[in-house]
Amino acid sequence: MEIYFQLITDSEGVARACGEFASEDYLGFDTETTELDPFDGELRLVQLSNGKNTYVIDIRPFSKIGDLRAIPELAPLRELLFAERPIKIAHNAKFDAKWVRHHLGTDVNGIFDTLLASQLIAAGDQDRRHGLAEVAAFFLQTEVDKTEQVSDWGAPELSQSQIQYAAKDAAIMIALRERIVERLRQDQLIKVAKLEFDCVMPIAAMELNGFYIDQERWREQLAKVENELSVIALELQKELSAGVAQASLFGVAEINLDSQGQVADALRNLGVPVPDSTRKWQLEQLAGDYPVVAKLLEYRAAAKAVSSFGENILEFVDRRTGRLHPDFRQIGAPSGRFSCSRPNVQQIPHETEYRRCFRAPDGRKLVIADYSQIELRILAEFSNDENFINAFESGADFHSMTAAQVFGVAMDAVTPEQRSFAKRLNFGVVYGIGAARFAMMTGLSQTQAEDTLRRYFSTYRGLDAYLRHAAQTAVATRVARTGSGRMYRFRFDENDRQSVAGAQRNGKNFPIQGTSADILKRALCLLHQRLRGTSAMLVNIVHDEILIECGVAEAEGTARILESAMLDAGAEYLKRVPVKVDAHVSDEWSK
DNA sequence: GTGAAGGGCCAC
DNA sequence: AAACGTGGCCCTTCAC
Repeated sequence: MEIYFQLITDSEGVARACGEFASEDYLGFDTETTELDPFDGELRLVQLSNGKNTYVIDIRPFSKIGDLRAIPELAPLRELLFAERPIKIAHNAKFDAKWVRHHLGTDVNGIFDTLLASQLIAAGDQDRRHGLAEVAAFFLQTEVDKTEQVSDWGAPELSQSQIQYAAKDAAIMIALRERIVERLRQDQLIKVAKLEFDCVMPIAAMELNGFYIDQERWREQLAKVENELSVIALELQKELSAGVAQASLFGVAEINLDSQGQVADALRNLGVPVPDSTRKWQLEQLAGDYPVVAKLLEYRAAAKAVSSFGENILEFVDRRTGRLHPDFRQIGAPSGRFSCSRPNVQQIPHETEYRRCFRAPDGRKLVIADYSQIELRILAEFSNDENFINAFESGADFHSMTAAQVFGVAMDAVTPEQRSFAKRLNFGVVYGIGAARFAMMTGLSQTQAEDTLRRYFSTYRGLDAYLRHAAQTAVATRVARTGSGRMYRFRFDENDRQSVAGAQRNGKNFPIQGTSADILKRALCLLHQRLRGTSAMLVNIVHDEILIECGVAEAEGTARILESAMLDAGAEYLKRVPVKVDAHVSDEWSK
C-alpha cells in the first residue's frame, strides 16, 4: 500500500495538521515511545491519519519549548485528542491514552479500539491472537511489518523507515475500522463495543493513578506470617519425618513441605488415608482426625501468604510514585470481566490484616462501593421469577428470605443452618451447581442434596425454567449473550458428554457473570464523566467493587457520585429488580 | 538453564 | 475437573 505521510516538527505543522483533521469523522491514531512504561520514557511520535494523508508529529522538538502539558504550541493536538470527534482509532488504545495523558496532559476521548473489537468478535475463542499484525491479517488480509516497533525511538534522527512504519500503523486504522465495524454489526456487537471503548480512558487513568500501599504495614504483617511459617514448618517437618522409614545415620531426610508428592507420601507413612490429591477440601475432611493434617493446612496457608502476598508485591511499587500500577486487561475473561496482574490487586486476601495495608495516603480518603448480590439480581431479572424478585423487592436479608421460601417457614423461624444452605445454594446456582457438588460442600447425602435442590427449584419455577432454557440455548445455538450483547461462542463436541455439560454450565453462567461485568463497565464510564475536574481518582476495581481515592473534603460528595453512577448503570440493565450499592468513606480498604 | 504443565489457592 | 463459573501467581515436576 502506497501511503502519503509528512513528518511534522514545528508548531505551524501541528496547527495545520490538526486544523485539517478536525472536521474528519475518523482518524487513525498511534504513538511511538522510547519505553513501554510512560513513567520511564519519552513520547516521541504521535501519528494521525485519515487514510489518505498521515501526519507524523515529532514531539521531541516541543519538549525544548517547555512543559508539554502546558505549551500552547501543542494545544491544537490536545484539543483534537480530547474532542469526542473525530473518533480516534487505535490498537490497544489504553497504551497510547496513558502516554498522552501523562506526557501531553489530556485525556483521549472518542476512542475506537481495534484490539478490544477484535476480542469481542472472537467471542471467547482463546486461540485467536489480537496483536495488530494478526488483526490486520484477519480483517484486511494485509501483512503488517512490526520489525520497526522495537527500533530505537530515542534516536536524534529517526530513519525514513521508522517514520514510514509509524505512519503506516496509523494509516491502516481507517480501513481496519471499516471492516471491523461490518463484523460488529453482523454480530450485533455495536452496543458492547461502545461500552468497552468508553472504558479505555478510565482504565488508562486508573493505571496511571496507581493504588497506594502502606509498605511499612505490609512488611509488619509479612514479618508476622514469616515467623508463624518458620515455627509451623519446623513442627510439621518433625511430625512428618516421624513416619519416614528411611531414617539414616545422618538423621531423617528433609521433606520438601511444598512438594505435594513428598508430603502425601509422608502422610501415608503416618497412616493417614490421603486420597489422590492433597487439596484443601480433601485435607479438611481429615483434619479433625489427624492433627498433622491440620498442621499441614496451617502451613499451606502461611506459605501461600508469604509467597503470593509477601515481598513480591512490594517489588511492584513504583519508585517514583510510591504506588502500585497494576496492568488491567479490560477483556480479561470472555465474560467481559477484567483481569489484573503485576500485581493482581483483585486477589488480595479479604482479611483485615492485608486489606488495611491499602489505605489512603495521609490527608486523603478512600471511597469504596460495591454492588450487593449483583449476580443474583441479574438472575432474578433474566428469569423473571416472581418469588425471586419479591425476595429482592422486600429488601429483607436475601438468603434468609430464600431459606424461608425454600424450607417453607416464617422469616423469623429460619435457622442459621437453613440460611447457610440457602446462601450456598444461591451462590452455587449462578455457576450451575449439581447435587453431587452441593452434597459435598454441605455434608448432606446425595439424596438429601437432590431433595434440597428440587425444593429450591420448585420454589423458583421461573428460575428453573430460565436456567434450563439458557443451557439448552447454549447447546442448540452455540451462542450466549449478556445484557450488552456481549457474545460467547461455544465450541464443544456434541458426542462428548463432558464438553456438552461444560457448555450448559457456561450457558447459564456467562450471561450472568458477563452482565455483571457490563454493569461495572457502564458505571466506570459514568463515573469518569461525573468526576471530571475533581481530585477524585479511580484506584482499583474488583468485579463488583470500585475504589476511589480523593481529598478529605470531597469524600462525601464523591461517595454520592460513585453510588449514583453505579445505581444508574445497574438500572440500565435491570428494569424490574432493584439494584443495591453499599458505599462508604474510609481511611483503609477494610471498613 | 529454561519453559510448559499441573497442582494448589487467593479473589469475586 | 470435586460434576461450580471467571481469572493470576507460586511452587514442583518434567521435558528439552
